[in-house]
Amino acid sequence: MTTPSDLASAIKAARRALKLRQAELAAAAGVGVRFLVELEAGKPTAQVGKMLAVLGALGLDCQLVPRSGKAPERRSP
Amino acid sequence: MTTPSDLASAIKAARRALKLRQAELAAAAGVGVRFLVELEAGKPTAQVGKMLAVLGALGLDCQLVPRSGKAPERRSP
DNA sequence: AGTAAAATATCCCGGTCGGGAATTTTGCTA
DNA sequence: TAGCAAAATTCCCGACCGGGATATTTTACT
Repeated sequence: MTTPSDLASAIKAARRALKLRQAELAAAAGVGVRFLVELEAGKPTAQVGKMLAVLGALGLDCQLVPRSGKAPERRSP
Repeated sequence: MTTPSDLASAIKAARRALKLRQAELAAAAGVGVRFLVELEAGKPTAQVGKMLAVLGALGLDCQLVPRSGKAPERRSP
């Protein structure tokens, strides 16, 4: 879960696993359908709070773990 | 990691553990200092992409895990 | 193949982000 | 304890993004 696209795929997969439609999940999470569409499309400018609300509605929780190759990514390596 | 505030504390703690200043982390992540300040303050409207960039600069990765009490949170239970 | 439902893109306004300077807070030392 | 230096937070303004409702395209099922 490193990029917005990764997050997007994971969310979409989780929603499908629960057999929820976008409108249903959006309503359950208290966000608009458009937001969910863009979130699942990997838009990097989605708001964190609403993203977490969606995860909550999916029954998911977010954990921070050290990276595999654990060297912090610098801006211009 | 359920609310923006949780995320905020975790990020702040991680930054301190690495003995990085806000300006340094912001530069490494390619975001503005003000963004980092607000992110660490738990602002729910921060953008996901930049938040992930910060995590990357901290050497952290985000994992989605089923919730403890795993029933999906509905909007108005 | 046809139709109905679902997913995606568009319109406009309010809100957020970025950069630099000033102000407050933190923490360290004499 | 007092005092200073570094760090963190706040402020202002221009440009771009998020949100609801509608229109259009894509998907799925009979």
